[in-house]
Amino acid sequence: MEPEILELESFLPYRLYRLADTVSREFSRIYKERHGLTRPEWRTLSGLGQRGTMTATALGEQSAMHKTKVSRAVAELERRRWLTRTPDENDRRVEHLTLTKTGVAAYREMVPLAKAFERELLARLSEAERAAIVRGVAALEKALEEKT
Amino acid sequence: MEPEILELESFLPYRLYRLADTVSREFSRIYKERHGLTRPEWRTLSGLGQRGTMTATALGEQSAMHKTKVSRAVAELERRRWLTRTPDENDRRVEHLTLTKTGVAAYREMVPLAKAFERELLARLSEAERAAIVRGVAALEKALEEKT
DNA sequence: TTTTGATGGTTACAAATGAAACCAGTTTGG
DNA sequence: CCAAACTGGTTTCATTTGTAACCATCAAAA
Repeated sequence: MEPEILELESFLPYRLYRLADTVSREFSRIYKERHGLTRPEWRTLSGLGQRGTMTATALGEQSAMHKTKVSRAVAELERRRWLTRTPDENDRRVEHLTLTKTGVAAYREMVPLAKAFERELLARLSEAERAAIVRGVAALEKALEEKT
Repeated sequence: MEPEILELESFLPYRLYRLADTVSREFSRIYKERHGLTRPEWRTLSGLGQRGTMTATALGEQSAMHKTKVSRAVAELERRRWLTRTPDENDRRVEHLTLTKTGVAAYREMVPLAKAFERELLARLSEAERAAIVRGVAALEKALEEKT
């Protein structure tokens, strides 16, 4: 019997990673060129735009970022005056983060671009393929959550 | 009408990235703990194990790595004496890379672990879900290739 | 030829990242 | 009440990464 070989091109972890990397890299062009944002900064903007006000910890949970990434992204957005920090009344360790007018404006500008990007990506698939990717991703997400 | 909001948790680029990141991180434990390899090093090992002999450029293409990553991974595997370089006869810029006995041994040891990882991941999905993820990923890959 | 432009691969430098130490404040148990 | 353990968040340091410049060689064109 022949020695075992792994075909990298068919190996799911590799394919997933490459796919995500390609998509993410292409999408990042939008917020990079437009506003010079990094991915953690974009996610922070996006999280706050979506939810209004959040703490750093909540941001990290929502957007799957390590707390150091959050900390740095928040610091940068604060430097740009895209967000402000408000100390929590009860717990002085906590800060509530909110977008400023400028931050909201940037968010509002980004949303349609993000949606268009996703739409155009999915438009290249058939209806059945779109259903497949959505279903498959959801299933894997669920499988990974449960694993712990 | 309400201002447009983007739900990050449903945004495909984000979901893909997070999924790939989680899977890849979990899988990386295997080659990291086992041999202290980085991802580029693992991919290099995997590429050479699969194909026998390759040039650095070919490796980069097969495994979607930037040439600096390849260069560094190759240097490290060479340092460990897991691979050797053979200059090309006709083109002296080119080097052909081949795993040594030690390299092959490490590869042979990794393959079943990699396959088991993939199998166990997919085992948590139903048959239909497995088909969906495979089909969806393939469709997106194709869509992205064509885009250029 | 000689020049010009690609190509395989490495290196240098700056930016992004992760792990762990850290600080301040808060909770818990004795 | 106080020490120990924990939590939100920041900083430090080492490692990884990407970009661009670079060296050597090769191919094409003048």
